[in-house]
Amino acid sequence: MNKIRNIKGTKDLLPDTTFIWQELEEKIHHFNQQFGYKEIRTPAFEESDLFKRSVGSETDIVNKEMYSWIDQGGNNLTLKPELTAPVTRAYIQHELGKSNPINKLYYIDALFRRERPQKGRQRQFHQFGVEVFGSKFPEQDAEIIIMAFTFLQSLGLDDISLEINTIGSKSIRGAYITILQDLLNKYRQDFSAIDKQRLDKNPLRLFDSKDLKCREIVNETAPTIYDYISKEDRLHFDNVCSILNDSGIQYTHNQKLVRGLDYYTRTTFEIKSSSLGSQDALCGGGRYDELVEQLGGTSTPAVGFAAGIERIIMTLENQIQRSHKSIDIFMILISSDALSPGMNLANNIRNKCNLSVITETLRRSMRSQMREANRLNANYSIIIGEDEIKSNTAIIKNMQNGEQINMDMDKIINYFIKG
RNA sequence: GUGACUGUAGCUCAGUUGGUUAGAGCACCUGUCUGUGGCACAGGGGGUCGUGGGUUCGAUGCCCAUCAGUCACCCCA
Repeated sequence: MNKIRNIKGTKDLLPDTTFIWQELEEKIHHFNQQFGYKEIRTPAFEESDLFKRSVGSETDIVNKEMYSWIDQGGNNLTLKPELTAPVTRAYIQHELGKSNPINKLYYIDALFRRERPQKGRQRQFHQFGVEVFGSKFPEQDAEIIIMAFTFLQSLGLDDISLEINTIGSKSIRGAYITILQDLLNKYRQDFSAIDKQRLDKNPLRLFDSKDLKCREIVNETAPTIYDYISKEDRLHFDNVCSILNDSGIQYTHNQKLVRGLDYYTRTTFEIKSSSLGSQDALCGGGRYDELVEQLGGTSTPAVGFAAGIERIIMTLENQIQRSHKSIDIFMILISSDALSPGMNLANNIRNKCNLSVITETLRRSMRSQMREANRLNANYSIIIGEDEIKSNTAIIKNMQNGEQINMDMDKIINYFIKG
């Protein structure tokens, strides 16, 4: 019989790495609470239409990467490939805007995209992010950009860089794309097959083509979107920049920064790490002022970002030292008569002293149990064998200095309370 | 979806110009130590050399296919 394996592009997090996740998740909760953001959790799957209408039916995510299926009731469902759309859906559905003019939300969640796995890319992966509904003002853009950047900095990541851009409103972007296509069509024969596809489907991507010649043509002949956006858009962007300037955070205005999802308007940004390889974006986000209305809510400005947890952990990996977590007490039980008294004692210590206690369940030799206590880095071991049962005592051994004392059972709790 | 590279013990990897019982280090188990860890020493378990086919007297090694992994493209966190 062949063994069943995990699905391609998914990962088991084994006990020797989960502590990293736990620590990072705690930091994310703490950090967001410091900014007054509240956690939101949405279901693992949604109606497929939600993503078609928000992310964009022409995007790769929707076209070829979604895990979709028809369920037994005939509904077309999809495992969420991103989180802005579900959170926006929840915001609209529960009328969060009615009870509060501004909603500052954050999440930590698993996402699913059927892509070919590679470094920094999986089919199930995790993101944390924030979404803010209600403020159209540049200080809100700046707040979340500062949040994203300072959080990553606080983790000790040094090789990170922040790029920001503005892409105007959706209608302006549409007009700009048409201009771009008309202009660049003249050079079509000079483009590679991939870039020809881009020209038709997503000409903004031509700005960061891997093909040097293509990049050269585009850079020399094409105007950037900054030349086309409205006065208001430009003012908004300038205000975001000036707040960032005052905050002291280093950034670059990358006029070619493009985001792949349809719903973005005005501000977009990305944080990259140079230590990641080809998939170097740790965090991406921007403003999406038109999405709420587009999904059937009353027009509400919004802005948010998402950061890849696996990618963050990867960049962290060099500096993580496998902290050998210690336990407080290992309970060595030698005779079968010792099992019940030992387990009861262990429970008492857990409850009354708030210590971690592991009890032997393998009936190993004393020597093996001692080794186990040592391997687990126990501060103390408590030994109960036949002699101790007879005299209603236990041996308490300090594993650091090897000293041990014989103690009456009913005094042990007190001993550990005093600590 | 396309391309390149890689698959030998739980992990990291040697190895055979095709030759009979396939190795090391770490980890694990036991003993030296009859109820006491770390150190040391001695021993032990664990592999149909990814899977299937072909060539050959003989394949872990060569050929083909297949699966899996890794990295890159596309795209994205």
